[in-house]
Amino acid sequence: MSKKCEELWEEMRKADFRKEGVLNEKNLQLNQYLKSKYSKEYIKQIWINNIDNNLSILKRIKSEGINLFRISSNILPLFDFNLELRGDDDILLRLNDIGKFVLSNKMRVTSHPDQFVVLSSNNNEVIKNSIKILEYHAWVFDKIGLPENNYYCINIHGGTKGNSEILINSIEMLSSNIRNRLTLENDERSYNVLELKKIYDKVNIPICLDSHHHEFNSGGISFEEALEISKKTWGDIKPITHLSNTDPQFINGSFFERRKHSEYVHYIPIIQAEENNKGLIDIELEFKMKNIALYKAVEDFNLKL
DNA sequence: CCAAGTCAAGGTGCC
DNA sequence: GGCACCTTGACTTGG
Repeated sequence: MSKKCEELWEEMRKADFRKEGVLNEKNLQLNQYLKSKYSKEYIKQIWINNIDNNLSILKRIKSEGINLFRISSNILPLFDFNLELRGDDDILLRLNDIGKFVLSNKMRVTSHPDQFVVLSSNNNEVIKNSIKILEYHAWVFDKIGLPENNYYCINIHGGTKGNSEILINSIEMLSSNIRNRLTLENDERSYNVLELKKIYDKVNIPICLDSHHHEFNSGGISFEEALEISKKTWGDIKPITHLSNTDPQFINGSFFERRKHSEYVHYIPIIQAEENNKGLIDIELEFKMKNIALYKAVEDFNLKL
């Protein structure tokens, strides 16, 4: 590892690193909330802390030459239960500060709502809740001031296997501030790129190609073919691809072991690196060492940011 | 104080 | 049928 990575890693290990607000997002728990353990003011302070924290991370990575950032889904915990805070100027102005910074610095912000978003569920209540979670993400993007397009995407998975029809119906019900930002990512089990392409043909949702997932669920096509197909679904917007690796110690391991993300980048499909370096696609890294993994990949693979 | 357990939420498939 | 996994963990509880 290079000196720069060593230094950053050392910095991350320092106890006072957390206090600098770099990785200091706070969470709230529903059962604690229901037991009235949190005052309104406390929740507001958590929201403010998290917004400021996301902005400080944005400023930091910008100074390090990184322009792409996945904003935390946890930025406003217990969003559903705090309607009145959504009109609070202290919250709204801070969200807008993020937008001003992102847009003036030409950064790209995305989000990845968690696994509970299943628009293709057999259970209608699950779909309703999924839409609620998406509305929350879109609300945050709206208040930040991000335009309604896939450059600032809200990325989810297809959900329940074989339920493309339900997925399409749910997507058609979405409000435009969600739908115009939505992307669908191929996964290891339920929806591969070919299946997502069929959904794209119906409802025009771009495909976010994950090279690691494609290894598990390729539908019989090569990564190069999958990349060609997914790129064409993005129109004028620069496509986003995901990169993660199996940890080398688990190369011959069980499915679960192989699926786990490694700490650092060990390999990148050649075409993915080439197209990234030509500025044709973006790569979002999903590695345990996060931005440190990125700096190391820049050195190891001559990756351009 | 530290380690382990828990957390609102779904779906999957290995074991 | 239980469990881990997905996720840029954080907090609470038990010892």
